[in-house]
Amino acid sequence: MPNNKLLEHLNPKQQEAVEHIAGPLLIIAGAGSGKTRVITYRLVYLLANNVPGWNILAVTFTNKAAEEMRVRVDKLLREIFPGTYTAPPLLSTFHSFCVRVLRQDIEQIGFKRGFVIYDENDSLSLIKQCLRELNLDEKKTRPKEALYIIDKAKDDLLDAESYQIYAHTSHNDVRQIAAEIYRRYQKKLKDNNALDFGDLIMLTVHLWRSCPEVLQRYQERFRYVLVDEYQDTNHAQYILTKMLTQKFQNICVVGDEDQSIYMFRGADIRNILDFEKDNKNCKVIKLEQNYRSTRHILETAQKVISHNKDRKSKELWTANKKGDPVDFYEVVNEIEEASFVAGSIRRLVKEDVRPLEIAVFYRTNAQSRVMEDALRREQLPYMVIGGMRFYERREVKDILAYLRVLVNPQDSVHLKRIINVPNRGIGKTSLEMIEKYAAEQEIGLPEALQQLDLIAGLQDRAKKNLRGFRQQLQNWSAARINLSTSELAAKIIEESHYIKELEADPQEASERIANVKELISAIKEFEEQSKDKSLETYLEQVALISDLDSWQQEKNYVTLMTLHLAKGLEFNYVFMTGLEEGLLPHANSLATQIEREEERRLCYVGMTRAKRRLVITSAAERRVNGVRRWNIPSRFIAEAELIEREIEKPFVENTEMTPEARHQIPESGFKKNQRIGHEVFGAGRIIEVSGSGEDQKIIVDFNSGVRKKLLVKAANLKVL
DNA sequence: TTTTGATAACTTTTT
DNA sequence: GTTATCAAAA
Repeated sequence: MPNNKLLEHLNPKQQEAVEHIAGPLLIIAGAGSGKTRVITYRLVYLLANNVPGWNILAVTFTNKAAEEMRVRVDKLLREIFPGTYTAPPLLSTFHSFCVRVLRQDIEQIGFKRGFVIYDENDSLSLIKQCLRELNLDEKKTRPKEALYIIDKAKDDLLDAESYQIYAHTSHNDVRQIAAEIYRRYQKKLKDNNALDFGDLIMLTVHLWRSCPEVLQRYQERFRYVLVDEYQDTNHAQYILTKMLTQKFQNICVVGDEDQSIYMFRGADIRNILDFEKDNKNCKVIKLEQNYRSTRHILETAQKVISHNKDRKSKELWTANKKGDPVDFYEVVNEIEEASFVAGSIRRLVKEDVRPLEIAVFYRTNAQSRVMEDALRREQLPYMVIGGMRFYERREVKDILAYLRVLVNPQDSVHLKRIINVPNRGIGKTSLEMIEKYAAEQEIGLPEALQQLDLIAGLQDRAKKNLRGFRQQLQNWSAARINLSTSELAAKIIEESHYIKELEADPQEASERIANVKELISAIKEFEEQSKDKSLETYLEQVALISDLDSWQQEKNYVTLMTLHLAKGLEFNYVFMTGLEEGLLPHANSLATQIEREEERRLCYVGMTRAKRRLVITSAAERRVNGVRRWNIPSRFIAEAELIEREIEKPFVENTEMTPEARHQIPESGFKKNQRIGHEVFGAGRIIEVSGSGEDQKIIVDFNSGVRKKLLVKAANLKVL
C-alpha cells in the first residue's frame, strides 16, 4: 500500500530508480529532472520495504543539500506512515560523516579524539611557518600553491611519505620542495591536534585500511549507501565509498557529468563516467525529462553543452511550454550592464514579480560590486551570497579563536591569533622570541607560554602581560563547567575588553560590533537547535559550514551569486552577466580542453537554473582589476545560437554626474563639517577629509546613523 | 610597539 | 580598484 502511494507521483524512469533496492545503481539525473524528489522517494521507499533507517546512509556535498533532504524525507515519512515513528536514514556530508568516524576510532591510527578542524586560513598560517623554518622565500614558494599541492595529494590519498617517494622518483624540484613542506605541515597539524579538510577523508580511508574490523563495523551498519552529486567526488571520496559498500554492493550514485564544475577542487569526472565499468552488474537509469525550464531555455542550454566531447549522450526534453526566447543583450560596459539588469528587474517587480524569484549570476565575485550599486540605486532588495563569509570576518574569527584555544590547548595557530588581540603590548619582537624559544625546545607555542621565565630577552612588561593573559585563559577554562557556550563567549568578550578594542576604529566599529553580537545570537540559535550543546560540537559545526547554508529562498530579495554557487538552485527569472571571452570562459581556464569544457558546463549550469526567463548580457568594455579591457562576446553565445537584441529604452540614468551637480563641488574639494548629500545614503556631515584632487576621500556621518568612507570623485555627491 | 605607506595579488571554492 | 601583507618610519 505505501509502495503504490510512493510511486504514483513519479514518471516511469523515476519509479525504476526508486524501486531498485539492491546492487549498484547509477542515476544520471539531468538538470531539473526531479533528482531530489527521486532521492527522497527512494530513501522512503527503502524504509517502506523494511530496510531500517539505521542501515541507510545518504551522502551529499553541502549541509544545505543534506538539510533539504532531511526535511523532505521527514515530510514524506509523515505522509506515508502517519502517526508512527520511523527512524530516518543518516543524511550527512562526506566531511561530517568522516568526522563522526574519526571521533570514534582515530586513536587507532595515532591521533587524539579531541582534534579540531582547520580551515584554509589556518592551514595557510601553518604552511607559512613551515616555509620560514625551511628558509624558503614566500615570494618564490607561494604558500597558496604549496597548500594546493598538498590538498591535491590528499585528494589522491597520498600521505606525506608516499608523496615524498613520488616526488623523489619523478625528479621534479617543485615536488620535492612540496614534499618537504608537506611533511612539516603534517607534523604541525599533529602538534596542534588539528586536521584539515583533506585529512578528514584521507585519514578515514587510512583508518579503514589499517583497521579492517572498524571498516567492517561500518559496512555492516550502512548496508545501503547513496551518494549525491557523484560527479563532484574526488579520488579519496571514491575510494571511501567503494570501501564502505564493498561488502553489500548496495551503492546508488546520483549525478550529472554536465554539471561537474569542481574539477579545480579535485573532483574527478571519471568517477561518474566510469562507474559502469567499475561496477559490472550495475544498473543505469537516465532521467531526461526536465520539469524546470521552458522549452526555449532548455534547448538553448542543450545547444551549448552539446559542444562538450567528454560526456555521455543524453537528450533532455520537457513537456513544458515553449516560453519566451532567451534574451541576449550586448552593452557598452559593466556599468550599463548593471543598470540594464537593475532596470529590467525593476520592471519585473512592477509587474508583481517578487524579488525572491529573481537571480543574477556572474563568474567572479568581483563583478558583484557594480551590480550592487545599480540595485541600490533602483532601491531593490538584494542579497549577495558568497564573497566574504560571516565566519571569515576578522572579529568573528577572533572570538572563535578564543573558544578554540579553550577547547584545544594545543592550538598554536589560534593562540597566536589572539595573543595580542585585544592589544596586550605583545609585539612582533616578543612573539618572535617566544616562537624561537618554542622551536628550540621543540614544544608548541602554548607550552612555551607556560615557561615564560625561561625565555631569554623577553621584556618584563611583556612577561607580566602574558601572565595576565594566561591567567585569563585559565579562568575562562574553569568557567566553562558552569556556563553555556554563548555565556562563555559573552564573558570572554566582556573580560577581554574586545569591544573597546573595536571602538578604536570608528569607521568599522559599528559593523564589527554588530557582527560580534550576531555571533552570540548564532551561538544561542545553535544551543536552541542542537541536541548536543557543547562548545566542541559548536566549533565542529562552524568549521563545516558555508555561506550558502544561510541562504533561504523564502526571504524576499534578489539573489546575487557566482555561477558555482547557483548549482542545485532554481529561479523563475535568471540574469547571466559577463558572457564575454576572458570572463566566461575565464582567461585562466582557456589553456586545456578539460578546463574549457568545465567553463562550458558552468555556463550550462547557470542557464538551466532558469524556469521561466533567461536574460544574458555581455559588455564590450569592462574594468578588470582596475584596467579597462575590451572583450568579445563569449563563444557560448554563438554556440547557444543567440541573436543580439536591441535595448528598447535607455536604462542608463544617473550613472554620470550631471554638469550641474559637478559645479556644486568646490574647487578645493570638501571640508570638514560640510553638509553633503549622497544618492543612496542620503544627507550627512563630513567628519574627516584625506587626500586631495582625484584621490580625495572623506568620512561622512550620515543622518541615518551609518558612517562611510567615500572616494569623492566616485561618490556623486551634492553640496547641501 | 605601532602606524603608515608601498607592493603585489586577483577565478571559481560544496567541506 | 580593492585588499592583504610587509618593511620602514614615527
